[in-house]
Amino acid sequence: MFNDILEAAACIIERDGLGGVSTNAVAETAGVSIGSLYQYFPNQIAILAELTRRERELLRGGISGVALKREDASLDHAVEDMIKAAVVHQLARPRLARELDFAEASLDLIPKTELMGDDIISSVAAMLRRHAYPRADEAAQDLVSMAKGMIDAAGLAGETDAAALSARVRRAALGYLRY
Amino acid sequence: MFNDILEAAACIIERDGLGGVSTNAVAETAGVSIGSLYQYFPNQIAILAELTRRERELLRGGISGVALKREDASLDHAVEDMIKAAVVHQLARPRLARELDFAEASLDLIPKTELMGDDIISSVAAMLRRHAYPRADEAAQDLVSMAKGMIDAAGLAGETDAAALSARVRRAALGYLRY
DNA sequence: GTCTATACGCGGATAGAC
DNA sequence: GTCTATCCGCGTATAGAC
Repeated sequence: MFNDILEAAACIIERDGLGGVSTNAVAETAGVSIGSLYQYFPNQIAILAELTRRERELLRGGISGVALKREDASLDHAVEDMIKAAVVHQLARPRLARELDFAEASLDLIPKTELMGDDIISSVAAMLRRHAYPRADEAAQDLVSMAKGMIDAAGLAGETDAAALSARVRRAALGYLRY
Repeated sequence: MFNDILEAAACIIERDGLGGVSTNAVAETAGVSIGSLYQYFPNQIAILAELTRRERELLRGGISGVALKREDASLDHAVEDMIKAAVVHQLARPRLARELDFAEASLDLIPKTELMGDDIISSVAAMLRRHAYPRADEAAQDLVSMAKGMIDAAGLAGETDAAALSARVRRAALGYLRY
């Protein structure tokens, strides 16, 4: 039920964007009444916040999983693996990912202490530091934002070839790090 | 008057994001009544569309101006100059740029034939082709999206040093092209 | 716990006076 | 051409029956 509501919101976002997310639409899509919806979530924002939290957790898990599995990997391989994880995740539901990113940044309704984006950047920064890369925090922000930009645009354009896209993001990322 | 309304909308977006843009708020901020507003714009969308068109025109002008002025420049220099133009433009009003980008992509309310984003990508692609760079269209999309991603994130984080940011975007772009 | 019905406010848009 | 006043629909949220 709880999950049905979240998935309904996700589907609406994929079809109509954030603007289509009304409590009525979510309830109807989820197959429950508006009254029931409010027994699971105190308000509309809470739905978006929880959805964002879950999606971000998936991405964060994939990325830090890669980082932990191969602590001995070279910097290039670590970056490559992280990019692959990000591409696969983001291409799975491109519009959803894009709209939620925007929601998080614009409607700052997710507790600031728990900012998800920072979490992922921190993982990347930690990886860079492990390889003694200078200015790790700055570089991590740049890597994440360039990758996000490229992947969002590719998803919006309808690209589906994760391998090809990963390779291109890799060129930008490794080029940035080496230059 | 026309311009007052557009500037009012821009200010509201900078302060409250797209969600704060109501016709009432725009009219009040512009110092006109709601009735007068509707003599200049047929509806709310038209305001956002025209604002987007103007902002995009500024960026497009800066970028293609650079491209035309120095047709003899090397690929690296051409890319560098375009990046500088983009960074300067986007850092001038970071949140406005970011929100309008999202509005254009999500609320597809700007005539599809006149898609502004494609226009800029085409300029970049033409420049790449002039230098015989392979897969120019794909590369142009990647360059624009990685730059947009990095600049948006930097603007959101409050960065203001255009030179430093340009240098970092340049690393990613040239790294991508050379790799 | 789930429903229906409804109160309430806000925002888009128009009418019509001046 | 600019204003005020207003209509109308939509969306949030709650009340209260079952």
